[in-house]
Amino acid sequence: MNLPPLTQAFVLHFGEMGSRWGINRTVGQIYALLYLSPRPLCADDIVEALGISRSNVSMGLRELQAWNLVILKHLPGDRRDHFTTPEDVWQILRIIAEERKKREVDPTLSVLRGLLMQQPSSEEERHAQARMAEMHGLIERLATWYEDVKRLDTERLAALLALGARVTRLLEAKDKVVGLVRGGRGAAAGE
Amino acid sequence: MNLPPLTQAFVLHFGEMGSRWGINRTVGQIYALLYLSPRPLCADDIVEALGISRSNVSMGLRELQAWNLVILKHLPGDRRDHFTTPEDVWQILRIIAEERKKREVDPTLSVLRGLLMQQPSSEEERHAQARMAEMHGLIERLATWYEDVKRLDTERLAALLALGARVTRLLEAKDKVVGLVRGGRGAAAGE
DNA sequence: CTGCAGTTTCAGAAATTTCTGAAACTCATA
DNA sequence: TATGAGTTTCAGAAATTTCTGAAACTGCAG
Repeated sequence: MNLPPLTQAFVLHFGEMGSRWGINRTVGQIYALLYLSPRPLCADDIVEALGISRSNVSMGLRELQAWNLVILKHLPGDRRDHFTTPEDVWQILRIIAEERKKREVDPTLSVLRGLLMQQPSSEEERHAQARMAEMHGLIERLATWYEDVKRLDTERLAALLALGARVTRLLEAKDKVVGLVRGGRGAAAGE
Repeated sequence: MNLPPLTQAFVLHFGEMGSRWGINRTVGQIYALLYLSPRPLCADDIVEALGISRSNVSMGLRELQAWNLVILKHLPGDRRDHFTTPEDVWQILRIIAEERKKREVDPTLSVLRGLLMQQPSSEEERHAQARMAEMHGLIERLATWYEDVKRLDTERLAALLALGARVTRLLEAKDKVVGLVRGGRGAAAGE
C-alpha cells in the first residue's frame, strides 16, 4: 500500500473498523479509498493502491454494490468499470441506515411477528411471548419513526437534528398554543 | 438444547443474528435466553439450556457484562451468580445505543479529529481532508443530537417517536405561531 | 488451615470467514 | 467468428474467530 499519509491512515482505520460495522477489512478499505478519491477508480487502481488481489477487489466491489454504497461510472474511451461513492454525506447516511435496517432489524421483526402468532403451550411460553411482544412493540415503533423521518428532505432533517432535545419544549409549547389559538383566532398549529 | 418451541426459535434466531449485531452466536443465544426467562439463571442453567461448554458461557456472560446488558443477582442461600437482563425494553434500547456508539462511532470520530489537525502535504491530501471534514461534520451532528435525545425520559422519547416526521409540521407551525403570538398577545412558544 | 463449590483463564481444536490464483466467462471490435 | 481486454467465479489456502476441556484461582465453611 503506497498512499499519501492522511489517506493511508483513514483507509487503515476503515479497515480496522470494518468488522465492527458488519463489513470486512478489505471492503472497509475499498470504501474509504473511493470515498476520498477525487475521481472514479477502476478495480486495478484499487489493487494497486491497497496491495490486495484482483479477485478480492472484485468481491469487495460486489459487496459494496449490494450495499448501494458505490456508483458505477463509465469513462469515455475506457471499457473498464470505474467506481465512486455518492458525494453527499447525507445521502450516504440514508443508504447506510436503510441497509442496516434491512439486515439487522427486519429479519428479527418478521421472526417476532411469526412467533407472536403461535399458540403458547405453557405458562413459560406465555411469559416468553409477552416479552417478545414488548420487544416487537418497541422495534415496530422505531421502524415506523424511521420510515417517517427518512422521507424528510435533507434541510428539514438537518433542522430537526439541530433542534435536538429542544423539540420537546416545542412539543409542550404546542399543547399550550393549541389551546390558546383554539380559544382565540384561526387555526395555526396543525394536528 | 431442550427448550419450549417458541423460546427455542427465538434463541436460535438471536444466535444467527448475533454476528450481524457485532456479538457472536453464543452471546446472542445467552442474551435471548435471559431476556425470555421469568427468573434469573445461573451459568449452569445456561449450559444446560443451550448445550454449550461451561467456559463458553462464562466468556459469553463476561461479554454481556461488558455491554451492560445483564444484571447480576444473588439469590439468598445460593453462592452462585445469577443473571437477568434489564426488564424495561426502553432501557435496553438506551444501553445498546450507548454501547454501539462507543464501539462503532467514537473511535472514528477521534481518528477523524486527529487527521483533520494535520497539515495536508499535497493537493490530493487537501481534497481528502475536505472529504473527511464533511464526514466528521455529519457524525458530530448526529452524536450531538444523540447526546441530547438520550437524556429525555422515556415518556417524552416515546412521544417524540410517535410524532415521527410530523414534528416538522410543528416546526413550521412554530414559525407562524411565534409571529402570530408576538404580534397578538403574551408569550406562549418558547425559544 | 483444608476442602470444596463455584468461577475464570488459557492454550489449542474446531469452525468460520477472508483472501488468493487460476480458470471460466463476456462482449466489443478487427 | 477469433481475439483479447476486462471481469467474475470458485476451490482451496490463510487468517481469524469461536469454542472447549483442563488447570488455576477464589473465598467461604468446617
